[in-house]
Amino acid sequence: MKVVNSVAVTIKDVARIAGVSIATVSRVINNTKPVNEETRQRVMAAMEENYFRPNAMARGLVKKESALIGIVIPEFKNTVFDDLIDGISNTAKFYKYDILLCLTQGELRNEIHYLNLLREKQVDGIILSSSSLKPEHITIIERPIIPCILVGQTSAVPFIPSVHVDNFSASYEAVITLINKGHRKIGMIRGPLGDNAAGEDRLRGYMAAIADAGIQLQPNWIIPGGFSVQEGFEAMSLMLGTGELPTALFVAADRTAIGAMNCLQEHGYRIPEDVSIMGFDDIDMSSVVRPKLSTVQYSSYEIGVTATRGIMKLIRGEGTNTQHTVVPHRVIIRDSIKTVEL
Amino acid sequence: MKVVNSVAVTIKDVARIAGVSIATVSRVINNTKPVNEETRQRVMAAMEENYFRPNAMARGLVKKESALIGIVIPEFKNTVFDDLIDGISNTAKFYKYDILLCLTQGELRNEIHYLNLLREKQVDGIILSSSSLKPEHITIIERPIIPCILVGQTSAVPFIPSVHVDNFSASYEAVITLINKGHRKIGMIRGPLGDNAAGEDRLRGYMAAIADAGIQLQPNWIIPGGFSVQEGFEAMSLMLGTGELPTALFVAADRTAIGAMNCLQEHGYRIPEDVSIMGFDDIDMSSVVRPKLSTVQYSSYEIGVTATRGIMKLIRGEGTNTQHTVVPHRVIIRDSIKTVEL
DNA sequence: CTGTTAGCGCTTTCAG
DNA sequence: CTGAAAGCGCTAACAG
Repeated sequence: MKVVNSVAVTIKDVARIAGVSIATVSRVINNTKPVNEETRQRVMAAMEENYFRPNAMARGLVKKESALIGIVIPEFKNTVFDDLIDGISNTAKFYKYDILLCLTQGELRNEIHYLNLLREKQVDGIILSSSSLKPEHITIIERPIIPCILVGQTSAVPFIPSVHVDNFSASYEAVITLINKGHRKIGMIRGPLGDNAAGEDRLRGYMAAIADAGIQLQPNWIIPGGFSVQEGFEAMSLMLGTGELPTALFVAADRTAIGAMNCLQEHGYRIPEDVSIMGFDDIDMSSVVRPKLSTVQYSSYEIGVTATRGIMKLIRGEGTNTQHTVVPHRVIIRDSIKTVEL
Repeated sequence: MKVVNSVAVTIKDVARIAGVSIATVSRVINNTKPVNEETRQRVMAAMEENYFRPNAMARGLVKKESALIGIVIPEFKNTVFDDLIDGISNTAKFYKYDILLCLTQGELRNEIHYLNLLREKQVDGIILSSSSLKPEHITIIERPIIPCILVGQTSAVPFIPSVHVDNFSASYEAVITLINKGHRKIGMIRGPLGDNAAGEDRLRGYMAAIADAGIQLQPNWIIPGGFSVQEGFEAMSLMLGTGELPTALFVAADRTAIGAMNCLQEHGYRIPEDVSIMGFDDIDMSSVVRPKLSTVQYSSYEIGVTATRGIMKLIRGEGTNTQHTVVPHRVIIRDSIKTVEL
């Protein structure tokens, strides 16, 4: 006994076919109350034979939960996000949650658009990657409040925890590494202004290390960059036009660093003989390019996992007391750095 | 006059506040029937002041549509998927659709799991990237039928259209290019068995080109590879252990090609002087590595856009008569290929 | 152990 | 132009 094929079979159909009430069907679906074994079998059979699948919207409507978490990220070109999503996806799957993906190109307008949309779709939680939290974000998230975790940088909002690498310390250590290798002329290609992590924290780490080593800061050795290979290339071109080159360069993102390396090489400079390069992120490409790029390593995958676990706690009202979770990092020395004789 | 902040405001609240019926509120939300301008203003005000957002689950339940499309892909490590998603995301946004993302690691079990889940979530359509369509997939998709488009390879199922590059012809042309450059000893690192596109079609293209050029096929020059840099490295190591090397190598995926290049270089071989390399995909990395990789270029972004448009047509019952859409490709010669004197 | 019933928030006839 | 009411598919009391 089957049902027509053109329209989805509902709990009602199953009930009729199995000769029970819809409540009973609901009980066997959710295992929520004891059901006579023989009845259960009959219901199960009816469900399988008719390819019954519960309607998540109907269920969600009454249970007031969607088993959906929203992810708001700028893009994928930066492979850091690939790992992040991967971590989120795997963890979410474990909790039987699904992912609603929103790509914003880093534009506030899009972020707001998607945040509103996620609200409408009734997601149970949101993992947000934004270059900086603005009042516009908060307004949407707080009424009524929806569990939200910021990834990639520190959040200053009380009810929005964050998961990120310690951008300041990591950058500090990266530059100190360069200093310990004998470098004194150290430039930086920093991230875009307005990006708290790559633009601000990493720059501050660089400046602190320079200062602590008693080195005079050279403002014209700090060049703005972005996140792409192309922007790295351009930033480097810019620096090449301004006179004396530093002996080492700290670049706020690996892709940018690789672009800078390409630019240097095309202009006949050798790495690391003429210029040493230190990146940040340890993306796949970094150990593939030649020379292999030295960089700051951390796990975006782990950020994804941690953020997702945090969201689950928030959803279950277990409230993360750990407002900010910092994932470990380490400086990796590969072939792009040489030691300078002092 | 506002409503408590701890729970979402509903159409009912808005109606009460604006002093109208919920039907009227619904009408102004959806612009579905004329409403007195003054009334409309009052309703709009009530909605804005109370941050009203329609509940998509409730709406979806009655309208029997979710404004959601599901994407099922293996992973992101292959940056081809980044562009794909990007294309899908942008196009979906245009149609006011959202994306439910499912990562399968290429495992059939996961694909089935997610396909079922997407069904439950009532997605209006599915964009699927699977190494090959199996009966298990079909069963889920066909009862009742849900709009689905396969990306990356040809579909043999009547009600599942596909969008992809012509893997056979593109590979054929790539190898012919090598032949035209004077190469006669041409090996291949192919994709994994069971992958129709990279594993089968691209291999057939290679073999056809070899055959058409009257070259004797050397089975031991065809090595299995995967999609990762690592697998390319290993495949190349394998080939290095088997005696004479071909003068040119066609590799079914750029990442694999890059791994192979690294392996060759580490063993002291020069590219392209000792071995010429031709890849497939034209990922970002390909023009970043040195030597720049020659490859087959096509737009995954365009595949995403086309597939999404197709899904929208399917959803609207406009039925795509174009069962298979092929996106253009072209062979790009960069620095990894040298011309052999005949 | 099982059935009846009241909604979840919204759209959509059907009257008025 | 507007309101009342039915119902989308499902869960969760509440009786029995």
